[in-house]
Amino acid sequence: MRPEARTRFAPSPTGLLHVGSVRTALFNYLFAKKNGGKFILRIEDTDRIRSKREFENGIMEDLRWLGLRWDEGPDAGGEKGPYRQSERIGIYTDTAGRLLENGLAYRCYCTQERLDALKREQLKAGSPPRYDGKCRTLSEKDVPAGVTPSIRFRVPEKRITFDDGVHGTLSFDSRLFGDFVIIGSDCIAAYNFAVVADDALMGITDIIRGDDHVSNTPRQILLFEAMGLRPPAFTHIPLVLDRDGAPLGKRHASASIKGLREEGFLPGAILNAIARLGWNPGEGRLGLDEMTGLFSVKRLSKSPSAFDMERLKAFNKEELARTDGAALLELAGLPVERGLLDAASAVKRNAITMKDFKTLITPFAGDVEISGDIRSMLMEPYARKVLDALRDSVFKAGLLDEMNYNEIIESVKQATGEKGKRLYLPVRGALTGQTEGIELAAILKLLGRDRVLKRISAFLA
RNA sequence: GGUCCUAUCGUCUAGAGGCCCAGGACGUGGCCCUCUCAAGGCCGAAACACGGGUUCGAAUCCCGUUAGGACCGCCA
Repeated sequence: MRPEARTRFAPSPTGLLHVGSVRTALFNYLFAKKNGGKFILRIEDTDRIRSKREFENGIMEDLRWLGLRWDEGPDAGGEKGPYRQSERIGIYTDTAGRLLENGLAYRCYCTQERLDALKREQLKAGSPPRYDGKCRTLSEKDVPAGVTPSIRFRVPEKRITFDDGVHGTLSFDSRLFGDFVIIGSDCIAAYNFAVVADDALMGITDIIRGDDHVSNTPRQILLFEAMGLRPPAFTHIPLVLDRDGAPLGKRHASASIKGLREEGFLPGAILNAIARLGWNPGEGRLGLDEMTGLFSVKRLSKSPSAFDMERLKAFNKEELARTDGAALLELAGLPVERGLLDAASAVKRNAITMKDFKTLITPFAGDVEISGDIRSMLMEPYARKVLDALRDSVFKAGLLDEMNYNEIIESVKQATGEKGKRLYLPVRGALTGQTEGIELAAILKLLGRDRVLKRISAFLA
């Protein structure tokens, strides 16, 4: 029987979570859920200088906000913890120690200077830069005193072939890379080593990660083999690019989840936009559970894709339209009241982001503030005439509803002789303080007779 | 420099040798509707990187070229 699927998302807390990493997280999450397995969050904070706890918290907050819940992680706990690499240093040392005992790794006393010089020469000679194995056969008596060694993995010469979930069979020659460091002279585990030790010990069965790790994979497979373990299944997904075709990095603030949230994008929309980068689950908005049902590595694309803001906007518009008024009011931090509920439902179709929604609902949520531009427009004689006529008309009308909106506007038209923008804009401006928004008939109705009269009067007084 | 990956409309993609003079979605242009912004309706422009093979037949398979990218660290 196939063991329970275990996938992991392993960000380093050195910046904000961006759409590229979220896609990786999403696919790992979907794969785990699809196969009834566990999704694990592991924090790769071995880089003490760049790693910050606030970034770690931010990443978890973003993940939770998006609805990507992990089964095991730094806060959630789990049997295979700890889930922060900084708390697993002993594990790496032990693992490396075992490799050392078996002769699968050795201590290297080479200085940084020698290594740098070696690399320079090799590059100059046009050969691939790699360690020459100087300390491979160092005998006890040749060990220099007072030097803290690094530990290098003794790379066996062989061809490494593995089956990648999206790329198919991939093959590498281990002679292309020299004996690489697994524990630095600062006693900190190197990336490739820590990852393998963790994936092995955490029982990760399937690794889904970016294409940029393809060339790390043969090294990692060698490490798994050295530990006497069967490597997990690897799936490398193409990188996400920005509009200019450059890989999406941490510098792109606009592509950070935090940034998108602040811009007023909803989790469902972001998830849908991201899911379609290299995956085609068909048209239409999908929930996480639906995505889970549809997910298949076989449907993943081989070529890189670009994150498209316009697409996100389209999804967000759809998301807003399908979210009910009460939920939107809550999101906007507004009281869920009857009057506002109707306004929320009326207004949401006109909004792309929550920012828009907040702007559009403002006229119904409290007193309007009239900006200078609109104020001066309202001071024009024609505008005052229109407002004056509107006040009379509304005053005479009973309740305001869509049936008598036409009559009211018609009578204002008659009384003033104005039409088009000169007729409608003063009305919209005085009632909402805005020059665009939902249709006027709805505005009159939602505002109600009293508020309409009050707002007009404020200008005529 | 070496190894490896990738290549269909502006973008995301459908396409597993004939169903494709390439389909959909977002965006975009025009028209209708209209007080505005949207929404909605209708119509349109828009792509198989290039060159060679293989085949009766190629977007699809093979090779090369070009272009982009990743990796080659005591960074992750």
